[in-house]
Amino acid sequence: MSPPAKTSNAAITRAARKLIESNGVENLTMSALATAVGIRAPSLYKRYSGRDAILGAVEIELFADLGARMTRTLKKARTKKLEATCHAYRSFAHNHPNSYKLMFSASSLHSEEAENIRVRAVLPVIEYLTSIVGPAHALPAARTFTAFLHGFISMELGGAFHLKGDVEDAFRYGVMALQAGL
Amino acid sequence: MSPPAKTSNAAITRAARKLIESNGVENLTMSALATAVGIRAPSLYKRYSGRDAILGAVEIELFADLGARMTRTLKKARTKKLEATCHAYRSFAHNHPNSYKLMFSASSLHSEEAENIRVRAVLPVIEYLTSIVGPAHALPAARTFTAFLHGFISMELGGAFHLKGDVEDAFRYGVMALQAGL
DNA sequence: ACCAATGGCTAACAGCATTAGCTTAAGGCT
DNA sequence: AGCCTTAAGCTAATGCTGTTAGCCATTGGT
Repeated sequence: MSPPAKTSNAAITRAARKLIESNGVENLTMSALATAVGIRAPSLYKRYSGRDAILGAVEIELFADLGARMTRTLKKARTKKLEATCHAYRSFAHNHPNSYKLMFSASSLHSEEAENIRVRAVLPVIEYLTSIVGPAHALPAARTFTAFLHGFISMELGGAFHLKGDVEDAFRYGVMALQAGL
Repeated sequence: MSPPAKTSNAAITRAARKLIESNGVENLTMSALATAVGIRAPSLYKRYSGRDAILGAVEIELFADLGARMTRTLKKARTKKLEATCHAYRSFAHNHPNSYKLMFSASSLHSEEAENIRVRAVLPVIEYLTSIVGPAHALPAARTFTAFLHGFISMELGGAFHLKGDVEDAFRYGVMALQAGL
């Protein structure tokens, strides 16, 4: 039906993730991405409707990865499950800071698929919290937890913690305080 | 020394804030901003070195406003000072959602002035927390609090709370839990 | 042997921030 | 008064975006 493809959707998102991670989302140009997969910029539009669609696809992959990682950690840890999950979340962000920024940037599309993936990422945590604070408070508790996590990390990555003092300590302190407060 | 100025730095940041609030940062163009103050785009460069510089100036104004508001609330409230401050923070974000996004966007410059303003905005909270958790824990406690606040609100504004359930409730729950945990 | 369709290409466009270089008008100085 | 420096505006042009239009080659099915 057609000449042999030089690239693929998967290769494109893979290259996009790499470029985003090294240069930041704002520096991901269609031209650079195309070159990275061995084609020219306009050919990208044969596979994705535009730059936003590519970022959306990357976002979905990232949320899936994060969700898998948290679920795995939550299951694996025998004790201090919540703490372990918090640290897994944070280390994910530290390992892919630029990707993490993308995941929570304003341009976050609201496709149904993205929504589902997001929900699926938090579901295990809600489930676990249910066993601790009960079903009535599980949702607000999860929100409090993820809010703290996201807030802490986004400020950390944004360099908002330039005040003296140990950031690691502050994180542990925050996790403890939250846990105690539930 | 020169012909009468058609505009001023203050008028520019004022117009920028208005445009950002109604259209979002990403839609603030030099051309639109120039038109809003009655000049042409290139003339903006006589006053600011570029778009980023303008955003930086706006950011500084915003942090100053937020800081003033929090300080005022903290002083005014007779009881439940911390809760009142949390709600003041959140209502600021709700009143200026697009501006709020700018304040914590990745492009946040790290000028010395911006840094100072940021610190000044949180200082009263740290001071107050010192009187509660003691000087040793005041900084991590403040970080935990601001992390929660920022995380909650940025997720809320980003539409990450599409799961059923009352968001107001979750916020109150979070504030309570944090307070209890300190 | 043909033919439809796919996936690539070049050329072109529109919108953006920014730069170069010119013009105008106030205000100080002789 | 007359000049001349200088700030603040302007138009025109540049270079970089994302995106669209339209063309061409290759393939797999008939």
